[in-house]
Amino acid sequence: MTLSAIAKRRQAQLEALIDAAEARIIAEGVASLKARDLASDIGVALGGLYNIVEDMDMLLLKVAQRTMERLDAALEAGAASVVADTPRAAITQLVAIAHAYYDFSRNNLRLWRALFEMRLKNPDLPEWNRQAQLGLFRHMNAPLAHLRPEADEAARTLTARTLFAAVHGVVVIGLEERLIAVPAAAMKQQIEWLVRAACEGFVSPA
Amino acid sequence: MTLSAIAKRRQAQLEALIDAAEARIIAEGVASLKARDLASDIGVALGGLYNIVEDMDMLLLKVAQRTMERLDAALEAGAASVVADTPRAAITQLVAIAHAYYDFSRNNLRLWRALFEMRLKNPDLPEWNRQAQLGLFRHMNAPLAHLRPEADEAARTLTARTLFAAVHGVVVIGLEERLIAVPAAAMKQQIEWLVRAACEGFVSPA
DNA sequence: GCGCAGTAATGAACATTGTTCAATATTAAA
DNA sequence: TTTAATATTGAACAATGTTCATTACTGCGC
Repeated sequence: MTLSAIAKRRQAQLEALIDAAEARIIAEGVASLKARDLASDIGVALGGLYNIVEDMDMLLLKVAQRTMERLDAALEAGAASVVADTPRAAITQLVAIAHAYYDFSRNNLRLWRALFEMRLKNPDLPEWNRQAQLGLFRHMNAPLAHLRPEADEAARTLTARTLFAAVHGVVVIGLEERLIAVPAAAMKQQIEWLVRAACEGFVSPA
Repeated sequence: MTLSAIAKRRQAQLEALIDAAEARIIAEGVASLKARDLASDIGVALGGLYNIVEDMDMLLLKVAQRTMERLDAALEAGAASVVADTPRAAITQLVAIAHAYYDFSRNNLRLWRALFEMRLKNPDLPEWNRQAQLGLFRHMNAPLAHLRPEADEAARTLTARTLFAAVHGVVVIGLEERLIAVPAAAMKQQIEWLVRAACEGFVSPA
């Protein structure tokens, strides 16, 4: 077997492992991921897992990376659904992004939750994970630049973070069915209200 | 020993146990709470823990209850620091409540995090815990009633939830030092901007 | 083809934890 | 003081991530 064939095999094993982990998270939530289950899922002995990933935390991080890539694409699509040629349209675009975030979370509930429920032994996230997280804010740059052309880069970044965080909070609490389940339509209304209200002050009076 | 003396002893043990758990959470975070450590902290055999609480989850819930009581008091104090006799003052009061939430979270970081990082085996929260969580929203009722006297109870409750959730999200992301640490002053500014912007639309134009 | 060096896979063993429960100790009442 | 009820103990168990000595395999030089 050539060297690259070995590497390919490893890659295939890794992908099978991530697939299996995703499937189990979707089916039962991240808390019930078991090393032994995964090993049996992909037809490998228990110890073999540690030839594919260094430990369970790394596997969770790889699953998270995939989820964030899909989330990123969803936010991109949300942004692309609106042409932001005026300040008001920029706000509508921000609403679309926020709605895309909510929809993604609702439709990928367990994978999305896994992003936050990971309790890693080592609290320092690898750089690629940090970058993926920070990258999620970038979709708001363009509309915010329309809305606040006078603000510098740092101010816009901070605004983007705060707006994203606010929407995130509403989504988190809204999908926390342990308290009160709010219907999706009401959630979307609330999100739209929040984003519009937050941005209203940026648009110069007509 | 009389019956009430026995009950008192149990109560004292329970309080010592909760104290010990709090201290360990403050010192090392909720993830490193160990049954054996706690048993030794309060001078009881390992198995003795299960005469005091039914399991670790229940202990965590009791710690959470205490934390929520203190948070509730902090929000109350924040609200009381402003007299809301006008709509504008009502907004200022909401800002004070939001700032109180941020300050509490920052000053009780690990206990506050423990509220969300608890991963209970049984996902159904006991009723007293649900009530404590829902009760946190009540501080916003009075100022929101000032701002939206026309809205009915349900609408106000939903607004309160959304506003609280938005602030919560900003605080969560802001205190997540795994990404970028935002200075406290900037955080407070962002929170104030968010709350004021969200409420601006409610106050009738002068 | 054949044997060999190096690599990969295996699964038994280990470490850590929460939880249980039979055995022991304690205590209040008679 | 005896006794029955209760409380406490800690050894044992179960679940789970991780390690590592052993085994199996695989490509390469002869």
